[in-house]
Amino acid sequence: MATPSASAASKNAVQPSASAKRQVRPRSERRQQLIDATIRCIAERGLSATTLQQVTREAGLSQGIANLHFQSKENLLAETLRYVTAEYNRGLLAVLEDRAGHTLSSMLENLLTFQLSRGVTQRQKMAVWFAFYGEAGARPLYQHICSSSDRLSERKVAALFAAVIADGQYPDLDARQLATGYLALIDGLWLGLLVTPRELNKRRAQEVARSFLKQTFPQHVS
Amino acid sequence: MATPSASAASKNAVQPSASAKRQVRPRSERRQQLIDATIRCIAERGLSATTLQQVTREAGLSQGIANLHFQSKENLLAETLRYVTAEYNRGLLAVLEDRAGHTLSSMLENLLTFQLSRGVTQRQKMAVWFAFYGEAGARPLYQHICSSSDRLSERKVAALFAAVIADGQYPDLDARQLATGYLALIDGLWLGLLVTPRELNKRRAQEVARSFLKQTFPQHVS
DNA sequence: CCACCAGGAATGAACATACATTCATTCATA
DNA sequence: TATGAATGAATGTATGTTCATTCCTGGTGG
Repeated sequence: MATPSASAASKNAVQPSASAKRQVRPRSERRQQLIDATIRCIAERGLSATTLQQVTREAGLSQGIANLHFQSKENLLAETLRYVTAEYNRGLLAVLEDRAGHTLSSMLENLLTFQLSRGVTQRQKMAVWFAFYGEAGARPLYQHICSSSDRLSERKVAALFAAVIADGQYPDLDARQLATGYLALIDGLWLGLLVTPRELNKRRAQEVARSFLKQTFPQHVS
Repeated sequence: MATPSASAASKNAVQPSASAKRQVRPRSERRQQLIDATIRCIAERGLSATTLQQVTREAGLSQGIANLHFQSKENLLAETLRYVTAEYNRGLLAVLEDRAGHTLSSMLENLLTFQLSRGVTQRQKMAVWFAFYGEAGARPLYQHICSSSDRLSERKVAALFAAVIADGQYPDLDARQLATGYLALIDGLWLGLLVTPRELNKRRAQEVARSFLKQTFPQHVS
């Protein structure tokens, strides 16, 4: 993926044996480093088993550094959710707002391809996403972050669908309702990829999502 | 809902002031009482904030009782997930296997109605469901319980869809793929009901799901 | 160009708290 | 009265947070 976190996450533990010299780095870099470590911890151990000790060890830093840069664990977790959410939204907007040289057909295809791309569907990201969704029912802050993101997606996808409906002169189609359904379908497929990877792989998920679009917009999806 | 837990969950805290006399009750009853309390705790505070102290207090019982009947907290949580899952599957099978006096049309309608019924979509149940789903990525046991349940649903729904496809002579429809898509859609709608209740209510979720079925099986869904 | 210094980033031991689990004791019931 | 379900105080461990200390770094004066 074209995200900074993906590359940063791949390798960051300090030198195995050497007694990693103390380094001074800019605040923003340290924050990102800790967020990346948090993502890895949540993916590997789950949200409820993620401790600051594990996060800081994973980042190759000292115990107290998380509180230094994020004040509290709660805040680090919220910022991690914000980061993952923002990263996804950035990708989604890039796909949906780049209308230059794209037909409505190809935009639908790009949307689907992005949402089931390697970067978005990697276990790490999905695990974090759903870990927070699972707690969102009881945590107003998580709920707020997640629902803001959902609203944005829905608005943007509905706008694309509205354009497709106008272009194809489909009768009786409600763009907002279709967007709700399509995005729910994608959420459900992500959940399936995470929880039942044996039963559902990325290719099959794409087929399922494409069938939905094809059935809905037969003139625009092959 | 016709579930024992629903009624048991509604009222169970011991008398507010009186020093609730010690009572001896059968093992199965105590276990259910603790599972119900666990469900309420998870819904109210989230999985990661649920402690045995809160569960036992919610149940109106003493500290050590959870370990007495479930050996460990981990086991209590797993049994709670199993219970919620089994309860849902029981309801689903009741709908899908009662073919007497039902047309395929009405069975599709019953399926949809059940999946978005009050009992299934009450916040308590959905919160528990997704709390465990969120952790499932990192916990093999949770993953196993969830995926077993998913497989069962998918098999049963695919069987119904296959019958509908045969009956309607729909061309080129793949029952298994449609079942995957429909169930993913339902999962996504549940998630929406839980996380963005402001944006998505039960009625709208039903409309969305019905549109999917109508589009897929136009002869069988009005 | 170098030596030195002040600021603050980073550390990690120490602390208080919260938690799951244990078990000696109590007491309802058969 | 004997049994074992239920209790709740006690225990040890794990965890988030604090903060005195360390030492890297960029700027200043010689």
